[in-house]
Amino acid sequence: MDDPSAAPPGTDRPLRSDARRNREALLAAAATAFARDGLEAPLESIAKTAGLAIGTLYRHFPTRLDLVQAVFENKFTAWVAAAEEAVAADDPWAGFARYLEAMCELQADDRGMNDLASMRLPLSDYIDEQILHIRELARQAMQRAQDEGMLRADVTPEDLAFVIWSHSRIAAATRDVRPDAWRRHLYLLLDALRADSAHPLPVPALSEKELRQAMTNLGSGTACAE
Amino acid sequence: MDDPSAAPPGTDRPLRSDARRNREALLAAAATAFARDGLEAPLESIAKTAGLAIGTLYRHFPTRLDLVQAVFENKFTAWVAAAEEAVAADDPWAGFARYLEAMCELQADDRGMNDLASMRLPLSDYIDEQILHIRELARQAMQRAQDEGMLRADVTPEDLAFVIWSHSRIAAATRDVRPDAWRRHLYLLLDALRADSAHPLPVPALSEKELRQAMTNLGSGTACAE
DNA sequence: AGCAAACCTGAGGGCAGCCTCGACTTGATA
DNA sequence: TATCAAGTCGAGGCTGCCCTCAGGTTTGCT
Repeated sequence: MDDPSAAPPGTDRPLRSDARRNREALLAAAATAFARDGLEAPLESIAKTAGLAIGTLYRHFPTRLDLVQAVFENKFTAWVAAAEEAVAADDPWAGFARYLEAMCELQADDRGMNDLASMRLPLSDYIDEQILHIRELARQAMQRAQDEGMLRADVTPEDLAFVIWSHSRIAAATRDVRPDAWRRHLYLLLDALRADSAHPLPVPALSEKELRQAMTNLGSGTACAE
Repeated sequence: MDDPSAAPPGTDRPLRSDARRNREALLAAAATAFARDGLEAPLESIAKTAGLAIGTLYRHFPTRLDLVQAVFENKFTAWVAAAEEAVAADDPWAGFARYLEAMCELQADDRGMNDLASMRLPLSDYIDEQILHIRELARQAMQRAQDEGMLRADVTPEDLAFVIWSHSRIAAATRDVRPDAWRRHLYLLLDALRADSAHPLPVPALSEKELRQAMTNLGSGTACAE
């Protein structure tokens, strides 16, 4: 899974053994907490869960965002993989639909992932790259499904934000009651996206810029320094 | 001797003039704050906006819920009216669709209304009645549209929660960027609800009980005594 | 004018979460 | 084994919000 040796070249000297152990404990506790409570889970309770003092958490992760970053750094691979499958699928529509379902699964299982997907946070370049990559793949998957005539022609990649946002709320509401209820909503939405059910839409899609702004607005609850 | 304003037990005696004025100021400030920031807007800032001390707010409205109740008591009439129009419409599908749009409009204009619609709060009997009334009307409107064959047969009144929930997040995200962007999502969803675009749904609708629970879960952020 | 009840005020005590900092431990290295 | 930088600890200050209450003010009434 994770390489215990320091990842970035040059910058960091190796951690002391106890420090490395503690760092792992913090990451594990944070992963659990973020998954259950979202990215705003109290840091003090994360430290306590890890059996450490709050000061230690801050030593390892000076800001909440540093911790978020470290926890989710490697969790994007599944998302990228899903997007790659979509583009590679024989059946473009099926590939696209399967991609949306996989994406929603990732978010349904992890409130933190959900938060991450629905709002723009100032994260590491590495994660930003992955997100850009995912976007490009999704764009291609949509294009293929549109060329084939299955996906309605009047939706744009920015409209995928609707899927993410609506899923985020529905998953939050139903998680404890019927963990798979969101699938019903997603399948409804898929019916809406089929070309043969298309009726004119009343307003144009969000522009890329508007989308970015919208995601930033959502994130105003969480910290965002820098 | 017998003044009609003399306090009969059970009903509250009339407010002193300054108290009535202050009460109005509080309601106005609260309406603005709830609309802009949702039901969790800080009470202290509401009092300050009204030009009053926090203690005065608490005198008039001992709990946040009392204030919420008073602010929204009469704002449900528009919602009820929209539902009634739906049932009375000549064209059942058009009536139903128009109802959803009106409902979303109400929520898009007021974050507080949005919160109220998407989570179950312990409010006054009067409001509860109105909500029940709305539900019954919505059920009828759906039934009519289904009988007519326009609304797909496999959706239930509980599925309307999906509309509310997804709208709530999308409206929140786009409010400041493109206040009408939610219309695009709603029209997509309407396409999903048309009978002629129906494909099988993977999981059954929420039961009434599950729905109630789900709305309660969402509300855990806000206070809910009793 | 004088009075009592109704009303208003805002300082203050709680609580939860954030974050810092100086005193204390501990692992690695010579 | 001695040394000390690296690491850990947690009390405590800060903020924002909640809510209360003792004391001062206003209103309506006679």
